[in-house]
Amino acid sequence: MQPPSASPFDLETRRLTEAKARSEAPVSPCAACNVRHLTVCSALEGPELQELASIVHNVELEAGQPLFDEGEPADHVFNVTAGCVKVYKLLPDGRRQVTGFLFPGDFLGLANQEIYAFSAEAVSPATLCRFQRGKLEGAMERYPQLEKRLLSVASHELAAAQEQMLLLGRKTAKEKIASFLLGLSQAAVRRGQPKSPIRLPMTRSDIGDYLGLTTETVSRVITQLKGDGTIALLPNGQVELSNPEALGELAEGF
Amino acid sequence: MQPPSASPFDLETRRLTEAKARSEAPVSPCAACNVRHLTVCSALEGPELQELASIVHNVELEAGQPLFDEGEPADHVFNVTAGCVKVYKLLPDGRRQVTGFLFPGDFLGLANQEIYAFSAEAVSPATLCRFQRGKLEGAMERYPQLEKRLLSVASHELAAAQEQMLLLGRKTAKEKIASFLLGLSQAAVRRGQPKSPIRLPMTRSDIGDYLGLTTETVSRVITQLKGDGTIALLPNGQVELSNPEALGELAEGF
DNA sequence: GCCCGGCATTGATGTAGGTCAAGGCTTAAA
DNA sequence: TTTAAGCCTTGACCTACATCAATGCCGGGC
Repeated sequence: MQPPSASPFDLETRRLTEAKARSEAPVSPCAACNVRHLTVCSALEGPELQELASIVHNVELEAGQPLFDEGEPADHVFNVTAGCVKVYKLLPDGRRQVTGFLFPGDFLGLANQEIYAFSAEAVSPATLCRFQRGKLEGAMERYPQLEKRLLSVASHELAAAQEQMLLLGRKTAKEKIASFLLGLSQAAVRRGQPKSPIRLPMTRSDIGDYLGLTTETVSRVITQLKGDGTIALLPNGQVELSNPEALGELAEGF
Repeated sequence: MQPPSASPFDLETRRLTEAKARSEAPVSPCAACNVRHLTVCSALEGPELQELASIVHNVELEAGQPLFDEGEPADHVFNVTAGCVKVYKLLPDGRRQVTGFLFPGDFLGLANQEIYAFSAEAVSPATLCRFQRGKLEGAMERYPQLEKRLLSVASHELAAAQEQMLLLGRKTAKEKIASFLLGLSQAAVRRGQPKSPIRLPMTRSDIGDYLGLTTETVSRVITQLKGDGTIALLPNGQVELSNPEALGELAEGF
């Protein structure tokens, strides 16, 4: 329940350290949470928040570390508080579809089935708040505004999922990449970061698996957009959206 | 709030007639609803159900008739009670992604934004229950089990959306068609219908727009599966799943 | 029963993006 | 500073599916 969404990525290490320090302190962590305003937790205040804090556990993941796998008993739900987590499904032969990248403030584990319908793994070093599903459900029982908030989150995710289906089914590679970059930029803005440059903590292969493309195609299209002057690649995997208007038109398929 | 999910399609006309008759009767329609056990409405009983009935309106659509368009104010939510409705998004140049086909019992309009994020249109003659969003929200306020039920519906839809992303992003044309046919069959079973033969009330073009394929490819793959002996085409747009096991293996990508 | 319009099928051909195969960077450890 | 391990990029080639173009079929109106 700790770290900030804050500024670019060079601060990541410092933030993780701060997170650790804070999680060892006995004070109610949720009240001090830097991303609470972005999360479902913002539905609660004061003593209710205190109660929420009493059932939360902190989880820290290194880059590449799995959080859970599809098919496991879905005992917990999570809130990302720092870093980036990817969520994906696999076919038996290894083909992979990344269904989302999660950033600080994002809720993870919505799916009131007994088992997880997807796998989750850290893309960059990440921290999350973990709740036992049953305890959270108990809290929802007592605080309907929490349930309402969760329904709102689910609705938005559903709308995003439909947008992604449009992308996967009907957009060209170039349109997909443009949509992806703009989407990351908009998500960054929601977290209070600048809309450009954005960070790409995930690999080309992750991006490809998110957009229904191969690594090579992702790479080629990025090179092409760079050639266009639409984007520029900066060190540390940052991308400057030099011409967001052009990117927008591309994304919408004009 | 009327007609049944019932048997194949030759009964459609009769059912629509029954629906009309019933909607003119003054008795609480919800209590008599044949698909209530499939819907969010099943969360309510007795007087609560009566209250629900007092805010519901019946909508009848002919095949091809639009229910609402993306971007319109989202004033209502719906429950499909008979027939088939498709939900889709468009790109400016007309490319279309069908994000779902809805059957009796399915809820439509989840998306607590002010405007619809997608369009909806009848595929076959259809009837729906219409609720004013505000009134339903009021009912949710009073009956938390209704909200809980809606959250459950949203969670399941989210899981289905992720499955569809896997399909769109990573499956071959043959795998897509196999998954689609099996999915329709499973949906029919949920409605108490036989798992085979299934009805395809939608056109090849609708199917293509749902699976990220063209009409021609859909047609070719269906011809191929027919040649395989995996399926058989019956009159009236019915499809017999002659070899569901083979279809299942195809769908999972083995 | 015949005609018509929309859908479905089938064939020929084109192409976006996949596959295979080298290199080239970048980061990090030694 | 060198080395190594992953990524990323680039090029040559290939293929699944799209596109373009007839033709066939079926159900509804007359």
